[in-house]
Amino acid sequence: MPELPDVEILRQYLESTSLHKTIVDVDVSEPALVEGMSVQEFRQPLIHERMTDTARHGKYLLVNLDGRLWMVMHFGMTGGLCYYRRGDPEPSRTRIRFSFENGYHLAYTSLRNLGKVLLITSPKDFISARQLGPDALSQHMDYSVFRQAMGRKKGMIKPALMDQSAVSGIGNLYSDEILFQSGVHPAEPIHSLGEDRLRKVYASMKKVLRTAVQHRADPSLMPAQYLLPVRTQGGRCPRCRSVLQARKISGRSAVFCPRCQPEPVKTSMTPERQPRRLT
DNA sequence: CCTATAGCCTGACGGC
DNA sequence: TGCCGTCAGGCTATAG
Repeated sequence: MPELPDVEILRQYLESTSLHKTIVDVDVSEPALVEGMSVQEFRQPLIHERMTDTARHGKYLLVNLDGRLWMVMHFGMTGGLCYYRRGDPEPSRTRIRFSFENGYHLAYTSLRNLGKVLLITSPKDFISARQLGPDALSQHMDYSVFRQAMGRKKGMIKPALMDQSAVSGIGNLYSDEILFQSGVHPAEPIHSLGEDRLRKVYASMKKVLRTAVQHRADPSLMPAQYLLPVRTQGGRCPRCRSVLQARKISGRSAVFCPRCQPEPVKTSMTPERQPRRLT
């Protein structure tokens, strides 16, 4: 679930449920989720504080606590949030529970425990220490920044889009959707794309991510002509009805339309004939 | 330097 | 039904 659009929805959710309420308790039932500090060191600074603001960078949700303290949440493959009233049944797979003075809880849930939570004092320092590239939807990520980020990479376009140090926020599902909307095969080498198709990928990236956020990152609400709702075994291309193809590309399952996203032709070019590197 | 692979963790699913 | 392998939308450490 949690790629950029999903995390943005989680951010909005936390923002609309949990701000400005004093935290009276923090219960961690899965200590491995807390990064770089003990459970006590994580809990203690949060108690009696209030969440006052939120931000997001790529797949990271940042929560400001009154002063200079920030809590970072990462959701791994299976994380989520659930705000619920005390006494109501606890959401399944609740790993961390924030209790507010108003009698409500915010649960950080995770099936596979692949996420992380931690405390930091500077989002800026955190982002640079983690070597995260600009957020895919940020103003700063304009075409020239995108082209530069992609130009520095070698290999195929799909893993490049998913490289958080190049562009932050795109995962397996949305990389497939972006490439489908671009008509570009996921295994296409970046340096054979050329300017116009790279521009197309960039435009699709912005469009797909914005559209996904507008539709609450819910595949079933996505517009027709989107891959996400039919991205299953035996699914058919929403555009040409071809049977979708699945293949492992650099370790991840890629799904694409063999007709709308034609396989790049492998040519054995001499170095001099290769397209000039994008810079 | 780069890219590709294995591993982390838990659960769901399909085949035998 | 039960067991096993495979796979799953994350990242990281290590090997090549």
